[in-house]
Amino acid sequence: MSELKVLNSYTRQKEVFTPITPGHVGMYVCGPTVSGESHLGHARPFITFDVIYRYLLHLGYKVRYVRNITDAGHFEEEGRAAEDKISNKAVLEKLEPMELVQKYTNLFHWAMLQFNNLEPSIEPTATGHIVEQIEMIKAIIDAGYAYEVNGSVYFDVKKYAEHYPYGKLSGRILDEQLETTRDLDGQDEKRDKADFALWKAAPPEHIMRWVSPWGEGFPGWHIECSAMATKYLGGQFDIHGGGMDLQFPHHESEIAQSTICNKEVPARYWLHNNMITVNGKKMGKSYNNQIKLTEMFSGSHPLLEQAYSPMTIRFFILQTHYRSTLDFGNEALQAAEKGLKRLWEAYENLQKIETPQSDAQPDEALNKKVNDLLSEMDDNMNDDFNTAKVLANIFEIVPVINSIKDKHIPATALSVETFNRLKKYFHDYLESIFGLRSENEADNGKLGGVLDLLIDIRKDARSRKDYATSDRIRNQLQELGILLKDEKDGSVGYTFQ
RNA sequence: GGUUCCGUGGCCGAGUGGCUAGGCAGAGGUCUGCAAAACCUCCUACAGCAGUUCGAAUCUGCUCGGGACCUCCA
Repeated sequence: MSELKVLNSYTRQKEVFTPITPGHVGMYVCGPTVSGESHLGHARPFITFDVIYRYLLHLGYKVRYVRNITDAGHFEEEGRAAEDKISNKAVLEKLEPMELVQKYTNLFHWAMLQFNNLEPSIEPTATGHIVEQIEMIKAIIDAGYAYEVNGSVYFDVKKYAEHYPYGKLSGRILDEQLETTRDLDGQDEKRDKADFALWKAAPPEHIMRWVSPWGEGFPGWHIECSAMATKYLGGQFDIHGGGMDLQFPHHESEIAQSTICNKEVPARYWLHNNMITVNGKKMGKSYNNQIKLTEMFSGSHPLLEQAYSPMTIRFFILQTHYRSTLDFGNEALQAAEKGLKRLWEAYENLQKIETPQSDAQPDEALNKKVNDLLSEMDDNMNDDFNTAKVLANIFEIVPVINSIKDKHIPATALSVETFNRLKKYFHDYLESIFGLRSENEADNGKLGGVLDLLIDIRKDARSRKDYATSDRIRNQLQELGILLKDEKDGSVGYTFQ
C-alpha cells in the first residue's frame, strides 16, 4: 500500500507524512470564533479535518486532536457596538459576553453533531488559558522579541525577521508589504506596522478584561493558539490545520511566537483548506454572502431553493479536493443530494446481499476491476486526502452492486474474498472515514413497522390486481415524501425523498 | 502595487505528458400492471495564441478573464 503524503503549505511540497513519535499524531486545528453563528464556509475546515482525523485513526494512529474555541479578546460581539450607540439603557438587557459565547458555542457543537463530526480530543477555550497566554507573552518579552507600550504588548516582527524566516509560510516578504493607510487601533504605538499585538490594554468600556503584568486587558489574536497548542501538543507537533485565509497573518504570527518560546517551528505539516465561494467570491463577512448553517438545514435563505441536509453538505464538500475552492450553487448541492442518495442505497443494498458461500465461477475481469478500484481508493486517500477521487471510484462500483442486487450479475461473479473486501471498504470509507450516515427516518422508531404494514396491504391488493388500491397507497405515500419501489424479486423497498 | 492560485463538456468537479475520472442534468433502450428505482448505451471538454515534444488539458512564453492573501476572516 502507498504511504500517506500531504501537501505541506510550509514547504509547498507534497511530503511523506512521518509523525514525530511513531504511532502517534498531534493535530491542532483552528476552531471557531464564537461571537456569531457558523456559516457554510466554516463547515469546510471542520468537515475536512474531521475526515483527516478519521483517516489517521483508520490508519491506526493514536491521534490527539486539539481544536480551540476562540471566546476571548479580539472580537466584537455581533450588534454590540451598534446597540451601545443607540441606548445605554440596553446594557442590562444585553447578553453577558460569556452568555453570548456560550450560546454560540452550543450552537456550534450542535452543528458539528449534525455533520457527524467526531469530537476533538481536547477543545480548549481561550478564556480558560489566559494564564498560559500571559506566561508565553512574558517569555517572548524576556527573549527580547516583544515590547510594551501603554499597557499593550507587541511582537517585534522586524527583529524576528532578522533571525528567522518570517513570511515563509505565507510566502511574503516583509519589505514588500503594502503601505497601509488604514488607521488601525494602536498603530501609532507599534514600532513597525508589521508588528502585531500579543496583549491589548482594555479601554474602560471593554467588558472582557483580565489582569496582567501590563495592566487590565485581553490577549491578542494569535497568542491563544500558540499557548494552547504548546500546552497540549508540545513545542513541536505534527499537523496544524485551518483555512487558507488564516495563513497570514494568523499562522505566520503563531509560528513567530512559538518559535521564540519553543525554539522550533510549532508544526511540521501545515494543511490549509480552501474557501467556499458564492458566485466566485469567498463566503465571508466582507462580502455579506454568508449562508448560516441553520439556514442551510432549513432552506431559509434567499439564495437557497430548498433545504440541504447535513449529510448532503458533507458529501458536497467531500466531492472536491480540500485545497480547491468550492463554489456554492443550488444545482451543485442538488446533484450532491441525488448522488449521495444513490450511493447510500447501493451501500445498503450491498449490506443486504449475502456473501457467496464459496467461489463458484468468479468473473476474473470483474474481480480485477473491483479490486483495482478498491486499492486505488487507498492510494487516492494517501495522496493528500483526495476524497473526490475516492468517491469517483466508489461510484464506479455502485452499478456492480446494483446489478448483483437486481440479479443482472450473479453474486458468484465476485469471489468471496473480493466480496468481503468490497463490504469492508465501503463500510470503512463511507462510515468510518468519510463520516457519512443514514438520514433515513425509519431506521429507528415505529415508522418502519407502519410502512411494512402498508406495503403488505398493497401487496395483497396487487395480487388481486386491485391497482386502484395499490396505486392509492403508493401515491399517497409519495405525497408524504416516501417512495415505494417494486423490486424484481417481488419485494418492496422504500426511500425518503 | 506585492505575493499567489485558478480558468475543464449544460451545471459541479478529479486529473499535471500518452490510458473513458466521477456526480447531476439531457437523449435512447431494458425491466415493469403502471410508476419509480436500477441497469445498458450515447453526449468525449480542457480560456485564447504561440512554442517544446513522436505525443499536451497536463511543460514553457505571451494575452484575456476570475479569485485569494497583504485588514477581521474557515
